[in-house]
Amino acid sequence: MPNPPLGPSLESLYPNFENLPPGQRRILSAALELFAEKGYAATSTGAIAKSAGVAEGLIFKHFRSKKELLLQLARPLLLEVFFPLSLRRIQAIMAQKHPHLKNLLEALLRERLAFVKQHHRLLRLVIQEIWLHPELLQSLQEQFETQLRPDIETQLKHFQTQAQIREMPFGTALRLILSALMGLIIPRVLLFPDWPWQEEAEIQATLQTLIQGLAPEAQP
Amino acid sequence: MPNPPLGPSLESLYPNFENLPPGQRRILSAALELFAEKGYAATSTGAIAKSAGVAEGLIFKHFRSKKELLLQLARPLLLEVFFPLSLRRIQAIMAQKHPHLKNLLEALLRERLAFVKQHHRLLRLVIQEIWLHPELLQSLQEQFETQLRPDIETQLKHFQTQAQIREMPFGTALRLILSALMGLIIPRVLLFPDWPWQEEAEIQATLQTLIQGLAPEAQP
Amino acid sequence: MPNPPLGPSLESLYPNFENLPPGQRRILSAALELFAEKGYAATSTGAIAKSAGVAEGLIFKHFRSKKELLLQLARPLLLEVFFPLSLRRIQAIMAQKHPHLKNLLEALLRERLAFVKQHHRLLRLVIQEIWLHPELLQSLQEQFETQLRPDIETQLKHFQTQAQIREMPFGTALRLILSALMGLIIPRVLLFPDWPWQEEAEIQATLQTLIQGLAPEAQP
Amino acid sequence: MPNPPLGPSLESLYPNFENLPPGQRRILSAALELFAEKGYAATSTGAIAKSAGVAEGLIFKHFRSKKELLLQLARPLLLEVFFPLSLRRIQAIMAQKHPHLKNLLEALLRERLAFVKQHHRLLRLVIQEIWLHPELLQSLQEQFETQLRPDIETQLKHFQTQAQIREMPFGTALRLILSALMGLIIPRVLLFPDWPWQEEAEIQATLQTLIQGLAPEAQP
DNA sequence: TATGAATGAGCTTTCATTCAT
DNA sequence: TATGAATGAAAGCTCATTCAT
Repeated sequence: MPNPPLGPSLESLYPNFENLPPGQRRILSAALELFAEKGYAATSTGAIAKSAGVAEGLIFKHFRSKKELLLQLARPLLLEVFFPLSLRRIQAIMAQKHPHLKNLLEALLRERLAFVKQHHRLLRLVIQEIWLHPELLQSLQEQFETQLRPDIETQLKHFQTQAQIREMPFGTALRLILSALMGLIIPRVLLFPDWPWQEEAEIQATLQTLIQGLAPEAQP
Repeated sequence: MPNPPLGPSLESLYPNFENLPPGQRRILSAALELFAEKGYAATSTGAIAKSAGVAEGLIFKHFRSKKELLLQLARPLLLEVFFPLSLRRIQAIMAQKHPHLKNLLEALLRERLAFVKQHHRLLRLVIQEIWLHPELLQSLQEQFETQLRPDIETQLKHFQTQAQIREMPFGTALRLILSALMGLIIPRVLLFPDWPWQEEAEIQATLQTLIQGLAPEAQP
Repeated sequence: MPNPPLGPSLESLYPNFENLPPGQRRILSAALELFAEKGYAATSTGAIAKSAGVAEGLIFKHFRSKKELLLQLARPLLLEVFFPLSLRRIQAIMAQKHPHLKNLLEALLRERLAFVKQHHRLLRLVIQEIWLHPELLQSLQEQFETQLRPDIETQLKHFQTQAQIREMPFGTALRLILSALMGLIIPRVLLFPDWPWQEEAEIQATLQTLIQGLAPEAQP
Repeated sequence: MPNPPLGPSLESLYPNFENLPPGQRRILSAALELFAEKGYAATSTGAIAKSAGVAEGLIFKHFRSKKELLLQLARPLLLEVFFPLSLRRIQAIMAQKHPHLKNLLEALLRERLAFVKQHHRLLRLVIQEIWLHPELLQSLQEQFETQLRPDIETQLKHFQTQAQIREMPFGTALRLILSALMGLIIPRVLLFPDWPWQEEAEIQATLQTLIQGLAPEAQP
């Protein structure tokens, strides 16, 4: 029983989701499911209404258009959750003094893995659509530059002065770290969630590889 | 002058592309362009026909349906090129005796980077659509298991006996290597092709990180 | 003034026709008119919508496909009306004790003639399409075998014992009777409705010919 | 073994069918088959070409349009065969002196039955399309009035003077005779060709019924 | 005689959206 | 809040027909 089930999403994203009219709630849930499964463009409002068990017209009473429905699903994830909310957790990690680089990376990896597991449907949806709406990609990037980059840069420089990371440009180090983390998260949660993953072992292997890899070259 | 232009694609993928009727050629090119830019579902056959400068009906004379057109674009990449064709080059790499793991990984990385640069439009298309057509993902996986895995496994075991890779399951090692390679290729070619990349430096940093990371733990 | 006008149809066939949404009613009427006039395959949904004064899309909201529209027109005639409904009238005829074969045949002929006059458009449609959709022909035949044949057989045997019908297989007698009846109804209503028919005289001639024809051979 | 197979058609209708170019022959055969099976409007030229094994363009080299192809199939049946040709056989029957009405009717019935068996596909086609092209119906009627009616009328009057047919309008007598003949031919050949017909018995029953039925009323 | 690429109009169907109730 | 009839544009696709070879 290696894989605990991946959790739901909307209830924890919309602060007042429980208070919404039932029709609206069912529409949001159905749309999330269908968008994530078949893509935005290939999902018709008729299919959403049928799957939600409501009349098609109701969708347009609550959301002015189909696109608006998509954005109301994606926006909380991108703007409010991806950053201000989950940021709180990441910033908490970043604010701590970590005795060793491994402590920082492990905290980061576990936090992101948990986050992605919880919101995997929404993430599938966002990842699918982000290719087609470059402005989303750019806003994501801007948010990152202003909100997260400074803290991360501080931390990395700290570990560089401690000789836990060898001399390299900040962007390169960041790319190497993100590759390693994403290289675990994406196949684990989004591509092959049904494999019998030895999750703890993969986490440890990933961390050790990253730490050894970033370390200064061994002096012979 | 950091970024040489990314090359074309179809001419080199379809062995007899030049011999196809001109209408079919233009349809394939236009569809590739539009699918990659706006996604399969959001691209109408009318738009393809207009962009190709042919009558819409001609699309359905050559390809029985819009879906069939997508598959005829993706299949060569996935089945004939991803593996049997580019495999020739990878297998050549694998067949060699590499004095050090770094030689193998460097050859691999450079080969894949060149390949992706050449076929970047098709790859965008395939990556976008693979989420929505799980049969593509599965066929990709099967091809890999039967065609590539054995050779790679042999090579990795060889370097494990040489103590260049520490003790770990094959799947884990593979995942770590692919993460690092993809972590360079994907942002470089598909996400941010217009950045001023220091490509050579990134290649070297990636390789060194990977080699150090996979090496056995240093004995204190 | 030999020919009274032939009556309408749908209102009396669909029990709740009046309660259907107006759009659906108008589509059914227009489709019946056009299918009967030009044939199913040669009638476009665009023409139906235009003639009904509704948007073309509405056809597919109410009937899932053009074929479904045809079947919803033909089915009530074939299954509910041809048999269970008009059957009530035929079974009433069959249930009576008729002093002479002529009384039975005359009642049958007048009933069927009236029925066909009322539903002549639908019948044209069904006769046209029945050649092309053999499942309709078969379902008609099955209904007949189970619902009508037994009663008819009883009646005919009764008149055979009374020496009003000579010795012959049941199927043969039935065929001869139906030929004679249809030989009046079809040209009168469907082929040449505009001729100056002497209807009453034709009815009497048909009946007498049939009765004489079925009688036992005169003994010299 | 009640049902001998129903024979082919085109070879015996087109005097020079064997001399036509092979492409044209195969197109005619395939079109006859498909038109008879699915109807004219529901059969595409693409389907005809495929079934004939020729290029679609060839159809339009030999026949200027799809409609022209239909007419070239139907016209020989209607104009050259229905009348000048099979008429020769009917006129031969009519020209003879028949000792008894039964001899005339039997000759007629057997001749028509054989004719319909041979050309059943073409007849299905003509019957299907005649509803939709009223000019065909009318031309058929005109041909009948001018070419056949006089001879038939002469014969019937002859048998009326001989007291084998009772006093009735010519049109009525004709209708009764045709009903009886068609009431055997249509179900036997066109509707239920696969039933286990006792053909000879049905022919005799039909003839006797008709003769008795047309005879003057028995004097009590 | 025969091919098959190419056309453009028209087909059935789907879609997001509106509106009276 | 919720329904469902109705809309009109556009979708994917089929069709008969033309034309260069």
